[in-house]
Amino acid sequence: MIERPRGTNDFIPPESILREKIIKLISEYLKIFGYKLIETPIFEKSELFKRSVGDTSDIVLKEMYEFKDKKGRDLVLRPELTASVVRAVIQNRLYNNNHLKFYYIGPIFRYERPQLGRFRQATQFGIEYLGNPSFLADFEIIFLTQNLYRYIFNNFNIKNIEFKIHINSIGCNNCRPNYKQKLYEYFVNYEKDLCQDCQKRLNSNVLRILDCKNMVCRNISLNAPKSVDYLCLECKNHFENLLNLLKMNNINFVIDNYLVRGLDYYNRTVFEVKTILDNNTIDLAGGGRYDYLANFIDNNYNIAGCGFAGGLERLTLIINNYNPQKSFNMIKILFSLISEQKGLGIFKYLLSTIENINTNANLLKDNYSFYFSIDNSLKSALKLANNMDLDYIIFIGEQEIEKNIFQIKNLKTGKQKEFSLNEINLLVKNINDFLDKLNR
RNA sequence: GUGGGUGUAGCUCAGCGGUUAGAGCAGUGGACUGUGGAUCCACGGGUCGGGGGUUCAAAUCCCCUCACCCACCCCA
Repeated sequence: MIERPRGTNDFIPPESILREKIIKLISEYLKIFGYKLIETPIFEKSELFKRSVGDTSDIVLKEMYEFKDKKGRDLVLRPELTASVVRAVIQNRLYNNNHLKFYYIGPIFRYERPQLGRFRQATQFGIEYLGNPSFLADFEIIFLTQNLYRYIFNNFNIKNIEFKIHINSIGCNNCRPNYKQKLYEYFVNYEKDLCQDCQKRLNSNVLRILDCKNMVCRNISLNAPKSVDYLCLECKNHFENLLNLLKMNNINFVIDNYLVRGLDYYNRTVFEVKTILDNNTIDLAGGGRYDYLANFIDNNYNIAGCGFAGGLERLTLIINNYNPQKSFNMIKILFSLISEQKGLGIFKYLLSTIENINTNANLLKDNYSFYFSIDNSLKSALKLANNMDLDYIIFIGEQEIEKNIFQIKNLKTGKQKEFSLNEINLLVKNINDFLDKLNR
């Protein structure tokens, strides 16, 4: 048996149907706020992520699927999408517009050990708002993050789910060096107590020590200098204005001084959306501002930006947990011919019905699904219908043809009603009326 | 990358050195030739994840490997 590679998934019904539905909800919601779909390649040049995500980040250091193509180009399966979007904006010369809004949904790849809600191929969705340096853009992103999740949860009748937005500001090129220096001076005193990873981070990426989950490092971090205390005036105003806007809109957030994010391109605002599942904290989404990202990719450009990215698999995990619905409310109807003779005459009813379904497809979609069978006995047709968990069976057999009728039976209630075969051409078009008459 | 757990029928699992590897559910056929879900009977179905080793004898013990689950790390 050849199995799928580690950390990948086959999405089969009903999971695939749930995903399809979520994707539809995401795109329809984001379009209302002016975000438009952007699609970028699944593989990019390695350099893109080394420059943007940062070559001291775990993602670039040990999680990228890197390969050379036949001409020896260094390529990588994308580990995230923000860098690609900014690259596309530069390459397609879209940067004169100050309100570039994009959303995306697609696979990302990270070489990690699989875990609950974590895979090597994952699906990430998110939005990017480019060209607007104002705190208003940060607000819009956080507002949309929260409300997109609300919109989706509401659609699945999930109420009262606890999700928390953690937020922090990590400053800009003016104030962050000073803050990093202060952090270094603080942590260097505890160098021997820090975990091995953090001892390396002390020189490579001191901010990330704050993010360490090791209890010793955490305790040391408790008294570490906080970035919000070292912000320059511009960053401070930006952050305070943002927080005020959030408060005025009743968006619940907690200021998290240890939130720094693992990707190097962030500045000022960083945030994460967390929820609780079985006493475990799950990160649903993360994002922030990345005004330097364009410059990392091409130093001729400075394009402000901010956005968020969420994981589709983690979202379905939550939805399945709170609302484990198996069916998606499609009314399933079996059209069955009951005949041992199988003379050609009987097929004309089946064929005209199929043709009618085809011409009324627009009317029927999202509400009905049709199945067809030819059975020797009504008993076996019913057995089939029962096994397939269908809602209705419409059947025509010798007896029906003799009496010039067809039968509709509600398999959930057992109710059955006969209709004139002369009406069979109206069956599909007026399916609602027929079912109403039966169920009345 | 580190640590723990698990791989036996389509599914859930039992068996943990000793006949020809089992159960429940699912499947197929029949009782039952036009009104389903029940019951009864019968039947089919397995490289015991893969490879190697120990042994008279391995699903069972040991080693390697692959995969899955969970946690750490990190992140979506």
